Amino acid sequence: MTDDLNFVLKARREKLEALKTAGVNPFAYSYAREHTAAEAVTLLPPSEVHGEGEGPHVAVAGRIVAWRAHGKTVFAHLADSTGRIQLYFRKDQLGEEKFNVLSHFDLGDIIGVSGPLFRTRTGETTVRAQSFDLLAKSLRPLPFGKEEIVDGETIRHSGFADPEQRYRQRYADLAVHPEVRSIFQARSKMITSIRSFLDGLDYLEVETPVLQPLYGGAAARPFETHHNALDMPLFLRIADELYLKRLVVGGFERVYEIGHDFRNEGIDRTHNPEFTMLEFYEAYADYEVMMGRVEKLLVSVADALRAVPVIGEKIPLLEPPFKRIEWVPSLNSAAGLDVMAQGESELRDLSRRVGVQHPEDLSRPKLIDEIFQALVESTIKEPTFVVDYPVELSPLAKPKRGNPALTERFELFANGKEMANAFSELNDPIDQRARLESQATLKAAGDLEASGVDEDYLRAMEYGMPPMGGVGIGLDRLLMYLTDTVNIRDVILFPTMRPE
RNA sequence: GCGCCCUUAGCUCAAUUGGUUAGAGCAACUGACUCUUAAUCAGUAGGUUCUCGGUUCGAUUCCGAGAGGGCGCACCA
Repeated sequence: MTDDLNFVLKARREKLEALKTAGVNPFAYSYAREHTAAEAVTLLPPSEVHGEGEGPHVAVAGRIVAWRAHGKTVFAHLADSTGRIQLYFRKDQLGEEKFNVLSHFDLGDIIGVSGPLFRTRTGETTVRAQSFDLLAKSLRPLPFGKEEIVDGETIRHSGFADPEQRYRQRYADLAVHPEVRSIFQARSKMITSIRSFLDGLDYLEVETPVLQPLYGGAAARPFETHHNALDMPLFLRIADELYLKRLVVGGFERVYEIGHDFRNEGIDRTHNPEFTMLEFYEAYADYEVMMGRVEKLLVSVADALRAVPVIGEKIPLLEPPFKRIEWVPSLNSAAGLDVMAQGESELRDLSRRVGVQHPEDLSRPKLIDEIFQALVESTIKEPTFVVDYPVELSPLAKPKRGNPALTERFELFANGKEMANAFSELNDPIDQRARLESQATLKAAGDLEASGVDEDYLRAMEYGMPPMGGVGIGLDRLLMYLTDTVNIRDVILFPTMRPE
């Protein structure tokens, strides 16, 4: 759509001028709304039948979403955040002057209406308009589809279907699609229930830097920016981890942060360059304790979302305890051989058999991980903890007690997707320095996802870092799982797009 | 990043093998209509067919390049 005024936009500007000429302010300052649409609908007693008197007086406000003019009467529907209610305007009740103002109203205008409720012949609760105010004139037509209800199912005709325009103009998408609003109401409920769960365990919510002089805590390419006054590069964080663990050193024994991480990577239906991450760390807990926390957290989130209209029906029933499988035995049993004992060439043969692309380009740890993804992860449907990862796949986790080839790490999978990643966190500064230095070597050799040595973080750890469990959960993906959504853009209000 | 597909009126979609003036529904505009609900009826108007270039007597259609988007694969959460 261009910004040039086409005939549709011109017609609305002309109505705007006509309203001003008639003494109507097309953009009001406020409205004394007394009822939401949903409240108003419940106020008319069911005993009130068509033709018998009138119910209580209401004052509602919202957007005009349907308009049916019949000469000297008009039926319309008004929608607000709670639902819709029908309006009825009569020329003989409003007078000619006020009734004529209605001819300058359009779908999309925001109005306030007051009058008594009554029931129409077809049984619908309706406001008999005694007075009405224009609150905001709509100068650009919203892409409303017409709706009809057949056998209880809403069928929408000629709606707003172009996915590109729906993402770019989310305001219009939300305005015409109540079910899209439901997704984001569910998102808000999810965040609230997470806070309430962790606060209830005496966790402290904190905010750590988004702009960081060094990035770390994950393997990813960062966004880089520059601070003018300091004349230095800064990176947008790829994870919260290292700052949260500094806080545990400082004596905050249970901390969490909900915030955006930024990764300079491709965009597809499960990746947005900025995404919402929950991380929480608990001193004196190990990964066993954290598994219990994750279980209870997810159950409480799912319960909270079940109360959201429409969306609630989709929420899967989560029944703890979740299944637990060990990484190495589950892989060996799926492959039918001892995978960790295989040589390079046997591993590459196995990779090809299970469908891994370009196994020749992959390092040994990466190969094994790919085989695991193909044979085990992708088959997991019910929420399942995979525990005890090989140390070569888990540079940030403490070695497993009694088996230093493994680490105390778990990931939670459901529907073949990773939902959470957690460790007994490494708190040995000497071991940590060695691991960071090997990362720095990889970075110097050109690995774009490797991080550098964070001396300040090591200093913090040297003061003494209590043992702790830590968990990271990607909240966009959690919401996708809970609401059965396949595209991450459908759970992010304003997903990253190229400029129009 | 690679492959396949899409882009036509404000919205949803048509248009035969490359052929006259690119059609329809909704929305808009004019008129009729005092219980309608995809309101109905009559009429009117609305187009740089994503952009640029090429082939052709003639391009929405065929070819090339570009832009934006969707899906799949790879990487990542």
